[in-house]
Amino acid sequence: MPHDLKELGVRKAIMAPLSPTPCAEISDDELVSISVRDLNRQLKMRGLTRDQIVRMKQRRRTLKNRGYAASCRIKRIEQKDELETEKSQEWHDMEAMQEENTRIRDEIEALRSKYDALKRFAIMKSIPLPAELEILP
Amino acid sequence: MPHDLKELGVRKAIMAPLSPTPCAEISDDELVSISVRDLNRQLKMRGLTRDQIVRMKQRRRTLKNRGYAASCRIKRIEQKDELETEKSQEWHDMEAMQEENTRIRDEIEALRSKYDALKRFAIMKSIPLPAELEILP
DNA sequence: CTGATTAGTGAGCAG
DNA sequence: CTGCTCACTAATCAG
Repeated sequence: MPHDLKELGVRKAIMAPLSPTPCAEISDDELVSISVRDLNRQLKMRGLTRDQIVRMKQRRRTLKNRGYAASCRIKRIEQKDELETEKSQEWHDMEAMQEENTRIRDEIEALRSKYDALKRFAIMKSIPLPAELEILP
Repeated sequence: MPHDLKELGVRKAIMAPLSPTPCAEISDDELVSISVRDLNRQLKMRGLTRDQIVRMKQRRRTLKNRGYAASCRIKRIEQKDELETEKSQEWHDMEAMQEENTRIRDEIEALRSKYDALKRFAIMKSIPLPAELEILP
């Protein structure tokens, strides 16, 4: 059973900032969205130590991974929904075909009884039928 | 696409022990399998500080969680397999029904042409048919 | 490198 | 408390 009053999505809101020193100026949202090239430019522009740069890169990678994981989860439930939808569709098709099948069977039944009546009629009236018109059992 | 040469299962082998001080005597496997009651007995038997006990409890919970997560994943892929199997089964049923449908249609077709032949015969021989045996169009 | 997928981890719900 | 499921992280694979 799904959780009750947990609005879907990101846990970020209740998470501490990934880096205790987000370097100000650069939010997580920016960090994931700007290109590597631009990021490098920004990092050089401000004077950041090699260590800070490494940490920034890692923070970027982690944030990216967070997004990838989310996509992966979404994809999974979409695929599941797709399967269920297809199954349901097939079930409906099956039902329709079942109905048509029954309809056709009834049609055959009607033809057969008509045939039987004709057969009895022919026998009663002693009407000889050519072999290829012989009435089936 | 699934990963290449990664044997399924536990990453434990390459993981550092969950606790740096596994308290010796108690392996992870034991810790998850014994009951809470027995665990408490064991903890009291050896003289463990309150802090150690708390850590041990947490380690137990973590190990349990590891197992739950694994079950959860297995369950998910089983459900997916189940859906796919059902879908495939329905597809086969559908095909079989389709075939029978065609067979029945052919049967009707055969009956109809027989009927046509009879009709022509009746007309040719000028055999009057009772209304209820009138041959259908 | 980027993106996807996996096992493990903790939070939080349900029973 | 136990068990399950979610979002997240790190590792690892694929391209």
